[in-house]
Amino acid sequence: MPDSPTGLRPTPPPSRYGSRPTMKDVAARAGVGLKTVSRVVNGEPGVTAETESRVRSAIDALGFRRNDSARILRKGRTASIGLVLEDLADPFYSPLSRAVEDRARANASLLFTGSSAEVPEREQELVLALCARRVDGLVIIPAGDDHRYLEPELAAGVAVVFVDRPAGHIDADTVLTDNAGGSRDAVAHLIAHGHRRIGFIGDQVGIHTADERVRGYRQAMEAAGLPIAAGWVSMGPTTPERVRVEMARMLGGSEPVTAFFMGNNRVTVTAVRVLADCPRPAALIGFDDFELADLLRPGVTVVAQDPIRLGRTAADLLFRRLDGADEPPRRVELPARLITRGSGEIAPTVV
Amino acid sequence: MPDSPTGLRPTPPPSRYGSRPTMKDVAARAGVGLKTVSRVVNGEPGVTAETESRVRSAIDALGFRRNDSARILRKGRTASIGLVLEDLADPFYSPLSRAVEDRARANASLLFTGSSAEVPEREQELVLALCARRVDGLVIIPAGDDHRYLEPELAAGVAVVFVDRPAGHIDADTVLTDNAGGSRDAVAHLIAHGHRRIGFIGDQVGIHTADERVRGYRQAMEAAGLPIAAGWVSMGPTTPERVRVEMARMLGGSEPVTAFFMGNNRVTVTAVRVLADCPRPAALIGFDDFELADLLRPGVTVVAQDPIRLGRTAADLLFRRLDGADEPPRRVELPARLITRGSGEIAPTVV
DNA sequence: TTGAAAGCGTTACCAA
DNA sequence: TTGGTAACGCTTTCAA
Repeated sequence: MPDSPTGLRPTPPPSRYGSRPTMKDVAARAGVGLKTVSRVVNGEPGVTAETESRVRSAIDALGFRRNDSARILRKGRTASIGLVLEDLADPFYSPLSRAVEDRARANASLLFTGSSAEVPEREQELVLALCARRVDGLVIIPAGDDHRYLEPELAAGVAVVFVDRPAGHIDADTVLTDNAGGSRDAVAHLIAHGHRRIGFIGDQVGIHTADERVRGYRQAMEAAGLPIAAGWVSMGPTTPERVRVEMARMLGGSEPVTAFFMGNNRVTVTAVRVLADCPRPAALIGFDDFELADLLRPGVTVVAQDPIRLGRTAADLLFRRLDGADEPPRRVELPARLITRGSGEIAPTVV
Repeated sequence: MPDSPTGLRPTPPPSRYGSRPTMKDVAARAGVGLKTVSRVVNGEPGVTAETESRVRSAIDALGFRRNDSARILRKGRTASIGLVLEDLADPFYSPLSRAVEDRARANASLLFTGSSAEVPEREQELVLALCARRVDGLVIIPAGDDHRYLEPELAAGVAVVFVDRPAGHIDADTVLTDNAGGSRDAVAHLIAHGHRRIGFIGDQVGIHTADERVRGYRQAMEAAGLPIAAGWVSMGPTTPERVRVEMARMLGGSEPVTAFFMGNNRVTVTAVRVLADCPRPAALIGFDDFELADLLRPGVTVVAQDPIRLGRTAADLLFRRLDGADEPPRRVELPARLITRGSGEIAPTVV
């Protein structure tokens, strides 16, 4: 087409969004009724083979794809679920995501994922956006500690499962790791290897997993009748800098620790670096397994969670609800497992 | 409520899916028109403060949430994009996913994710399911090599960007790493350190990245005027068993290799294990960085891709198209970077 | 400032 | 075996 008559906008920008063909278009082209097309598209019975093939040709010729927004609007169920976690890129959560995804797939559902970055407002924003999309269910690794905003969704029948940390002020299915138990096992293991002065470095107070892990540490020390000196427990941001400072402090002084129990794998990795440069060997156990822990020298003993099982269990609970299970909310606690590799079996150095 | 009069089903199972309130319900409760509710919900101007507060009270009382399926059906755009990759849990892809997610967020879009497990049929199934959901765009790490099935979507204006591997039989934006270049650099680095007999173990022939990486290996050897013996290149499944066998073979015989260049990080990790038990030290460089590579002794020299940048670039191309950019498809190639850590700087052992 | 009515593309229901 | 017609819950358009 030549220049426009007005001479103003030479050519109107070509409409990028070529409108898609609808069932109506297919019906017109195939010379059948709209409902017949719907039947073919959805594999419903009651269509002659001949009619069906006419419809299929029209579908292919036009490149028709059913518009699921309209379908969802009509049917109610969206066949999609949402997963909100702290960080998609965190190696601990990615197997969990994958497990949830596998279950979603098995249940013919699509999966929305989103990272809250530990910011409660972002969690809520994401969750509500997913609710507006009318996801059938939600798997949430909570960043916030008040989930009352979900009450309308629960009332409307949206299935919600919390993972890794409990929900706040709301009664819903929850899948947790036995953090305290795992920590008890780890610390008891160090004690069994002769350690009496054991340091703990964990995440910020207030984070559920962090709190539970110190709790397990204290329980194990107490059960063994061991005192805990003031400086042996350190909670705070898990930056390498802080961890280095705290380790140096605990390794110095008149009552140096001979072993460390670390509250998460970020801290553990920093600890490995510190101990590599440390003249006096100290034992080390970390909470959470990490890749290549067995390749290091010594191998790093850890208390491992099972992120795949965590995700699978959560998704199973979710789909059980979606299948109509009408039981009170459950709280499932999965065990953590001690994996010995060497670093946790180092005997205390006599001072 | 007491037993039902019939005595049959004591209480009908409570309808799990309490129908949600709609704008109509809110309007009725607030005593205003439907459109006024819509205005308030969407922050449109032209509503008295007093009317607005009446509407807001009704919204809160009813727990109303806008139904985005209906909204999408009317508006056309879904404000969501899809990401289809090989495996959500693969540590290489999770930072890429996160980068795409960040960009989606910045563009007020939600993200669907799905794993193809390298199965072309599954890729197509996932992609088409996402298209039925009318995602605005797709980021695809292809499993298959024929993407003509996407023609109707491209025609309809769906933005599609391929990452990590090229699309098949279709012209679309693509973001790749310079695999051949990175491999050339790695092998040249080994040659510069005195190696003449260098083995390569890579993934299956036919996988684009695998092919490109052997190509780079051959180019570097050729550029240095070095012959490549028949047994020095091995392509196939990257199972630990095969890698062990092939390494043993290359390290034995009359012309043993003195260095290895590994085609991906799975192979590299196996190689680290093998070399740890190997009396004669061999140099090692791996394609793809991996966590803790610097903590091993020696640290593992690698050619690193930048998965975050890969994801970010792809998402940026995507949203640029969605913002109306009307340019021919681009092919962006990002550099790979050699990171020296020790294992690649070991001198050849004289035989 | 407000609201009534039409329509988005599908499925449900019923009639032919 | 087929195909109207009325929803689904919202946004758009236009009139009050």
